[in-house]
Amino acid sequence: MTATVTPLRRPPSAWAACNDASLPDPCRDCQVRQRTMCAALDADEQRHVTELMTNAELPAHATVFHEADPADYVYNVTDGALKLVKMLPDGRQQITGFLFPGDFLGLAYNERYACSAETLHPTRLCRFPRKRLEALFREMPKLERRLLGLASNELAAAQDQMLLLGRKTARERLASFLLMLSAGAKRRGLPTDPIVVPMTRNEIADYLGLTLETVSRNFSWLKTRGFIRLLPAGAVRLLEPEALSRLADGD
Amino acid sequence: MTATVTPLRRPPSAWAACNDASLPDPCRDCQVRQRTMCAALDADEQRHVTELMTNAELPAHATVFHEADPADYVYNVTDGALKLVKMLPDGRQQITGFLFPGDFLGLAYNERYACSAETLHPTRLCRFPRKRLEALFREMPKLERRLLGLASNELAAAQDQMLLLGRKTARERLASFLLMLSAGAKRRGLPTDPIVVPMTRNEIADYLGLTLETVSRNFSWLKTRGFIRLLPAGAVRLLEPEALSRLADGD
DNA sequence: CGGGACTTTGAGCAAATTCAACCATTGTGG
DNA sequence: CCACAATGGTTGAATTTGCTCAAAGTCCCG
Repeated sequence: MTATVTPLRRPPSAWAACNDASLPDPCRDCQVRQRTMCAALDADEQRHVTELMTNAELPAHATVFHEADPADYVYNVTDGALKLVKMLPDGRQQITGFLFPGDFLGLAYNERYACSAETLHPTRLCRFPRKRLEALFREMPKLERRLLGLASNELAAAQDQMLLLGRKTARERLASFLLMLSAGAKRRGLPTDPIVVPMTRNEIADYLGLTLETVSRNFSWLKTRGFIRLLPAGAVRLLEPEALSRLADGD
Repeated sequence: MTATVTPLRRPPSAWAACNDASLPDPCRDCQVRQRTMCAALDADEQRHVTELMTNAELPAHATVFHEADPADYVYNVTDGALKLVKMLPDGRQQITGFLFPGDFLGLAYNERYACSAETLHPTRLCRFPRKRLEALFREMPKLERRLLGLASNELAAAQDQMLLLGRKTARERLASFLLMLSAGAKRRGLPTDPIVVPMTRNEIADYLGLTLETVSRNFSWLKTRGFIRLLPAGAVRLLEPEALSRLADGD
């Protein structure tokens, strides 16, 4: 147990600034630009936004921010996956959303974040100081327009989730979830059939308002009825998307 | 059964225009202005917004719009109460929100409304054509800023509701609901202790993801333990708000 | 004052949870 | 390289919470 003397006065931040002209523009070949708030920007506007941006790759199971922290930053996900988590004092938790490349992080706040954000995998993020980004809205109303549109979609998705949590059976919830992942993959231009399910049974349960055992049992049920096939590495083949869709709405 | 010949070519719309200079300005003594999107506007800007506004008083149990209708209008509630409803094909329904004077209606869309909106009581609404309102954003970015702020709050509230629906017990849900109503009344400058509960047990159930019997049983439980007292006309006295609050988070 | 809508309460039931055991995969250190 | 611990997943049995079905009871409102 030898104590290591660290020569650094401050621990190095994971977040690297992007306004160094000597470095290549990190937004230059951004793969997800068209699906982020940046899609609204022309080259010149993009430069202004990039100037106040920092980015980082966080390891798996890292916390980006905690529920009730001051909402000082907003983020774009460029690679990896995240979960948004709300906790009750006794430890029960609800995952309010999963985020993937191209998704925006930090719409639900009120001076303080409404939930925590944790990485599922190593994840790359672009970070923007919220106040300074909001200041840019004056010059770039398109940016604000875009965020309002994103918020609208989020709100519609939140209402779908309320219907799922309040009124669907366990089986309907899982079927809905698999279709939701498939639709998300489609939006992101990824294969929609053998979908990748990058979260544990426990995380799926915390998202669907169930226990991990109930989720597992229903995976088995879907499997034995021939609706899905479980492949290695958490991939799932949707054998009967039509039937699954009917199942999802309890029809 | 005598057929009545109606002399009208078109049925009279409930919605009255507000751009008639001969009429008194309907926004002149709006009681809820400070809590709506209009709070951001100066007198001159308000006039422009009022020009494209129509308003109406709808009777109880009227539908303002249906889920999946084209989202052509947005609304301000000036008086009364509404519910937002999502339905499953077999008739199960989830209420995703209740709206009261000062609330904005129509944030969650995606070309089409994400849910239906129905009045609980006779309700007065201001209606704005969405496209024309959005066109005004160019001249009045403050308006858009305000809506983004409202959407943020809605999103945070939606996440609270997901935690409630996914992870709270029936008792915790009802306690949370009563405190939510109390907090809403406070925001609106209304009495927070004998709160008015203007919805039926069935509507509360559809909001909390329960059955009406379970809601009723838990009202009784709270009553016999001395947490609340049920008064005439749907009023509820919160005798132990502190204890109720602890109950709401299962602590 | 009568009728319909809403509410309360009870009894039995079912879906999902809890508790528990076991299996599979992966990564680590001896 | 293999044993083994750790993590995650599956399955079973017992339990519980909330649901369904049913019967009264209450409150408005005309």
